[in-house]
Amino acid sequence: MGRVSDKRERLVESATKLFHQAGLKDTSIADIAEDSGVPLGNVYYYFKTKEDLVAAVIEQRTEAIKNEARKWDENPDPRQRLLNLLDLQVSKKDEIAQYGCPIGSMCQELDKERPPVASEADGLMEWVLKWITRQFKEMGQKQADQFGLQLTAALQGCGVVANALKDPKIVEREIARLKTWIKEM
Amino acid sequence: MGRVSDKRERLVESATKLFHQAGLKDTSIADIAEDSGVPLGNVYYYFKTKEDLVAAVIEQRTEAIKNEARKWDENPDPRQRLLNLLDLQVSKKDEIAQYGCPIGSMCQELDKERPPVASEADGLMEWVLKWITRQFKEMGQKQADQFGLQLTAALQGCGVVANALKDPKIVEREIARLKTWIKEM
DNA sequence: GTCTATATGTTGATAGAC
DNA sequence: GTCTATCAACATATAGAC
Repeated sequence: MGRVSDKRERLVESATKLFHQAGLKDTSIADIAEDSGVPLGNVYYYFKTKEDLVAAVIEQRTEAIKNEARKWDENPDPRQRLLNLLDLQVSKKDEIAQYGCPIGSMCQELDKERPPVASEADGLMEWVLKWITRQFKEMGQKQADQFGLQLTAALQGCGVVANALKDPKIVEREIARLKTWIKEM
Repeated sequence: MGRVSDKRERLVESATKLFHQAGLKDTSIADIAEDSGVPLGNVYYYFKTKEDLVAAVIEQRTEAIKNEARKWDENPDPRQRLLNLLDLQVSKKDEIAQYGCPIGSMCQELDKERPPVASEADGLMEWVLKWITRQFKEMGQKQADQFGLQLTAALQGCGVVANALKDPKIVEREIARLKTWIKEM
C-alpha cells in the first residue's frame, strides 16, 4: 500500500467552501471538481452521489465545531467558554455578512430537502443549542434553558440580518451586546 | 374589453407558496403551472423569465407586510404595535417551524443569487428592521437602534432554530419572552 | 390571450479505456 | 484508482397553431 491520495479531502474542502458561498443547488459537481482539481468522472469514485458529498460536508463541519468546543471545554469557567464562542463568531463577521452563518444557512437549505441529509444538519444546530444551554447550567442559571435558546437565536438572527444587509458591523454590534450581557450575569 | 383573467394572480400565489415550502431551486415553472392550473407555455405570457416571477413574489410579500404595518401604525401606542407584530409571528409558528420564516429564508436563498433580485428581498429585511427600530424611537428609547437590531435578530433567529428543530414551541417560548421584555420597558 | 410541442442547455450520473 | 466521453433526465424558454 502506497501513499494515500488526498483527493477525497480536497473534494470535501472545495464542496464545503462552494456550498456555503453559492448554495447547494447552484454548486454543480463539475464546479467542485474544477475547484479541487479532480477530474469530473473521478469524483464518483469517492462519492457515489451528490448527496453523499453533502453528507461528508456536514460531517466535516460537525467535527470542526465539536473540536473547537472540546478545546473550550478544557476551560473550567463556563462563562469564558461562551465568550470564546462569541469571539469566534465575531472573527467570522465578514464571511457571515457575505454568505450567512454556515450552520444556519446549511440547515435552512437542507430543510427543503428530504431526510436523512436534512436531519444531520439539524442535529448540528441542536447540538449547538444544547452546548450553549449547558454552559448556562454550569453557571448555575436557573433559566438556563431560556438563556440557551435566547443566545442561540440571537447568534443565528444577527447572521441572517447581517447577511441581508451585507454589513459585518451588525454581527459586531449584536455580539458585543451579548458579551456584555453574559459578563454582567 | 371583457373580464380580466386572474391567471397572473394565481401564478404569483402558487409561486409564493411553493418557493417558501420547497425553495426556489426545487420549484420548477412546471410545478407552479400545475399548482395554479395554468398551462406551462402560458406562464411565459405573464412572466418572461423565472426571475420576473421571483420578483413578483417578493413584491407581493413586501406589499403584504407593509399593509399589515399600515394597519398597526394607526394605533397611537408604539409598544402595542410591536406586540401586534409579535402576535402575528406567533400565529405563524407552525408554518415557521416547518418551512422557516418566509422573509428570512427568501433573503438567504436569494443572497446566493445575483442582483437585482437579491437586493429587493434584502430591502424588505431592511425595511422591517427600520420599522421595528422606529417603534422603539417613538417609545422614547435612547437605545432604539440597538433594541431594533436585537428584536429583529431575535425574531429571525428563533425562526431558524425552530425550523432546524422542527418545533413551533421554540417560536412560542422565545416570543413570549420578547413580549414580556417589551411590556416591562 | 391560450396552449401544445419542442428547442436548448445544464446537471447528475455512468461506461469503459487505461 | 484515474480519466474521457457520453448518456438520460430535467429545467428554462420559445415557436407557432389556434
